[in-house]
Amino acid sequence: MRTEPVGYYMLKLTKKADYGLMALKYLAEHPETPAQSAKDIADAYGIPAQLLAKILQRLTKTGLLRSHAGMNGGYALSRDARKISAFEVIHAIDGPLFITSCTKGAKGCDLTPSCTIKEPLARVNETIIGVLKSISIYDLADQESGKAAVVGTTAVQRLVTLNL
Amino acid sequence: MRTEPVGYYMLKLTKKADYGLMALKYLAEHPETPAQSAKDIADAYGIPAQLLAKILQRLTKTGLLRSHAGMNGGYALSRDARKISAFEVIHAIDGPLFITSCTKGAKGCDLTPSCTIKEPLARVNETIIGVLKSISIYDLADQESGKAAVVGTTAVQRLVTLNL
DNA sequence: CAGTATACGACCAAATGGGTCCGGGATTCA
DNA sequence: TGAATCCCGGACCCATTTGGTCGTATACTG
Ligand code: FES
Ligand code: FES
Repeated sequence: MRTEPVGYYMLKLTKKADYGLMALKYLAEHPETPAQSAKDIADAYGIPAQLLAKILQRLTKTGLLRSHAGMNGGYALSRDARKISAFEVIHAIDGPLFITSCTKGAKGCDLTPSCTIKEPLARVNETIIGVLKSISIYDLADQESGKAAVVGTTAVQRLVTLNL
Repeated sequence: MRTEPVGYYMLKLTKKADYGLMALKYLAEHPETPAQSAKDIADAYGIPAQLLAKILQRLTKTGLLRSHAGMNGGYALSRDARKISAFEVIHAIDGPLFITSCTKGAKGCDLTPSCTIKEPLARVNETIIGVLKSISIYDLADQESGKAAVVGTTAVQRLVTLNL
């Protein structure tokens, strides 16, 4: 649990979701081109092409992307980058998220009745989802040189003020 | 990834952290007794005793609990339940949390330089941590019959209004 | 038809997580 | 002094989840 490699874990989104966000951001930053192939995007970031391909396929199936086979084909955002939230991306790739190990939706865990912690934590979960929903791909893409504070009226800005 | 078992995952805290929170809540609800043994708490919730033991040991090492060996020994909160945040508990058990798969603290992942997503997500992470910090063990414990709305000025209350 | 790209399922290896076992040390009480 | 409790902590195990590969089928372009 703490074998002293480094130490991070917890609340982390999967690498796949990370890759997905990176790809969407990339697409948002290249609106001029009609489509970008999976390989192009993968090469741009140095991530495994085949893996990214499957991720993009999933994003296509959920309607966030539109794909086009054949030469000069590839993927393109299905709508404005401002209208795609980080939540949608993560949800599409990693599935519905819930902060407690056991969900209440279906079967839950065996000791669900005795666990009284779950309920209040659900509220935390809602908050997190709300934050993720308030961030759009556009927000991730536009800050040019990493100067995050300049953004203006985007959700990222809202986040800072919200941060207690 | 979506083999259609049910679907939850993501952003979930580990069961160990869940157990830890449950135990702390339990202790907060029994202030009269000087100490509760690991086994007692484990039995109360039906969770594996040996596992909970190790969790409590860790919480002790980080200073959230005080332990006492020997007969009628056990664990007790080291300070007021109001002064112990959910964040501290989770952090103690699961280690430092970071939303991206790769931390920036130590080595990070190999493609850290090319990944531009990480930075904005770090802000989301800060927000989440803030929320977790604003919740105390006391908040988890006191709402008697699950009527969360009654709480008053606690952090849980704040959360609801905060939730956008 | 040749070439490029997506679609998708099977498969695999490593990491993580939940959980157990067991041999110590304290501490209390008879 | 010892027996009964109880904490401490490392070694280990197993199931699941991840990250990642491969191969093949399909679709589109020219
Ligand atoms: S809900 Fe399963 S342990 Fe809390
Ligand atoms: S930081 Fe490693 S992939 Fe984004």
